[in-house]
Amino acid sequence: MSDTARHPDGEKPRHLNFLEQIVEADNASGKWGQDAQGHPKVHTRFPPEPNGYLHIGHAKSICLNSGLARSYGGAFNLRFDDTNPAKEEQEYVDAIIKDVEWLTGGHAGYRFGGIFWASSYFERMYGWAEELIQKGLAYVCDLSAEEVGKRRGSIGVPATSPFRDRDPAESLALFRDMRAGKFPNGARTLRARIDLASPNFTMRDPVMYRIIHESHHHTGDAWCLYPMYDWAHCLEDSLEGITHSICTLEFRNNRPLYDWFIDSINKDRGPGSRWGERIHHPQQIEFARLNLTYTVMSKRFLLALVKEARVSGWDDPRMPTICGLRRRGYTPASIRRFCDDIGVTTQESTIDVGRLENAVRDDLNKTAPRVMSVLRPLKVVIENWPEGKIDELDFVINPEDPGAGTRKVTFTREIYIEREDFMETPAKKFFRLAPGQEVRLRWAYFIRCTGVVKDASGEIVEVRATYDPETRGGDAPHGPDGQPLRKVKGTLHWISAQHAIKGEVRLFDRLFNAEEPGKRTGNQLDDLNPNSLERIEAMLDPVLAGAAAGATFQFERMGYFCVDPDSRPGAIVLNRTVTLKDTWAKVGAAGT
RNA sequence: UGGGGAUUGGUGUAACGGUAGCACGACUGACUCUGACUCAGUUAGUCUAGGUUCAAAUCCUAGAUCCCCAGCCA
Repeated sequence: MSDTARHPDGEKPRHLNFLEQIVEADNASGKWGQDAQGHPKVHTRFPPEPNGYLHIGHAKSICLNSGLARSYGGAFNLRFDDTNPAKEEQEYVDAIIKDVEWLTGGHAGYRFGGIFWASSYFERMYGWAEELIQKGLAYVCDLSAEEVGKRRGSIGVPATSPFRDRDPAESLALFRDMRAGKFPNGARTLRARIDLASPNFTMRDPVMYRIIHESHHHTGDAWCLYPMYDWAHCLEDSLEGITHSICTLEFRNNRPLYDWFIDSINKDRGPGSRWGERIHHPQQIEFARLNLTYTVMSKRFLLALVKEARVSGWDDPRMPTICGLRRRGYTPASIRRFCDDIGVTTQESTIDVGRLENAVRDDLNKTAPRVMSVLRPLKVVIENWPEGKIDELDFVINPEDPGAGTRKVTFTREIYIEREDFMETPAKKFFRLAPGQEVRLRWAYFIRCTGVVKDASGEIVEVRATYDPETRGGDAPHGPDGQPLRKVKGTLHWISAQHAIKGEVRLFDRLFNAEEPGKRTGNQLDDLNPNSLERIEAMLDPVLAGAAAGATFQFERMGYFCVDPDSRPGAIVLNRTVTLKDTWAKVGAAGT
């Protein structure tokens, strides 16, 4: 028997996680029967409520559920759990569809069951509710929300309702009146008749239906009676033939209720029963939701950030939303890989956000074309380079991908280098440019610094240097033995001053300063990083001029950047997805 | 105070009574026309206390810590 599985995107074998173990055991025992092709049935779903945008935590669930379908030849449904018209909007529906399709790669690799709505099952659910009333397992309760709260009981003290022994016929009539719109919001509820004394509060006669006179984004004004999560969810799963209903840990206490509802419908059902055949009973399984350091994942908090304009929108590249990550330059494959790497268990944990960043670095390193752009320019004048002379040099587009080939870059007398690549009095181990020191300009020439020009305030405004014509292409001259005659430690990126184009670059830092936002003061806003966005004007490689929104590049030595949709002809905007790893930054920080 | 869960290196995750392994990070070093990538090495762990057993992360007992539950939210 196999004890490994494949990464969704490829190669490395890996241990089975607890969900995969369950699926394999079920497949071995034939628990769920077979699909049309004769394979053991595996059917999962992702059931968001359309009351907000999807974030990286949802990505874990999407990858998990679609990944299981992919691994075991099963199917995967996207289903909107739209049971509360007061909170849900079409805008969210549209955004969620887009994000799920983007993340899963257009449903590649598994059978996409389709897009479903809980609200399209309302009639079926209603019928089952009447059945439960007639079986004596549900009753209409006239208590107000406030009264129910008061009568909920407490630990060791049972709840009470004067209506739980109401005659089923009366309940049924009342329930039909509720549906007919004869009562205002909150006047009555339908409650399951389970156990008012249960130590598990979710079993203390939970509400199944409440009255909400409000238009629904999907069903319009067809209903004023809306099902609660517990009643609705198990039925949605059942109707769709879901086998493994995977949800987060906080629903553990709800599992007995999930099972109770299905079992109650199945009570007295079977061949020849007046109620009909038994309905499908999926298995709910809980897993630990994703937590990330320096990140807040709650929908209402993210909504507040948007509403209070602390970010530019749901897709602000600093947001942990899927659309934010997309705009930031994250690829679907990198997010999938991340979700696969962190695993899935029933123990709560917090993942270092650095792992997400590593995932996108890994992916982009293999695919992103390289470009030389200078974020914070410092002019260098090559004193022995003739005025007006132009040289065209070969530039390797992606060393990780030989197939990407080369292109030309233009070298002239005046170039820009990164300000941080020059030190007048170099620190220890600083092997970039400094007076008297020689460096390589990538793919171009060796240059040696001959001096600096300062303005009245003493600020360095220009660096003077000479180049060595023998080093054209960036190679040191070789001796007769084939060995380079000299070596330079530093290689700098650069751009011809005359050819560079100016553009806006947006540099992002973490949205929060604290590893666990809100831990200190109880208010997550207190840990909001006021400097999470920096906009600068940079000197960019001219090839960027024609780049489309969403295109991703590596700025050599500086990081990965992605063209923002705010770009206009002649006014390009780039987002820094993530920096490259920077050992020197660490050395420098340690040295100060 | 009732019920339901969870505790393995810094972090995350394997082990399913039989050698505590892997990944990430950190640290060394090699390589390098990106201080990137890549490669090699080092680092460090079973919540505690008892018990069962030839043998315990795993089984038993007691305790500790953390999380969830008293919405007409999901």
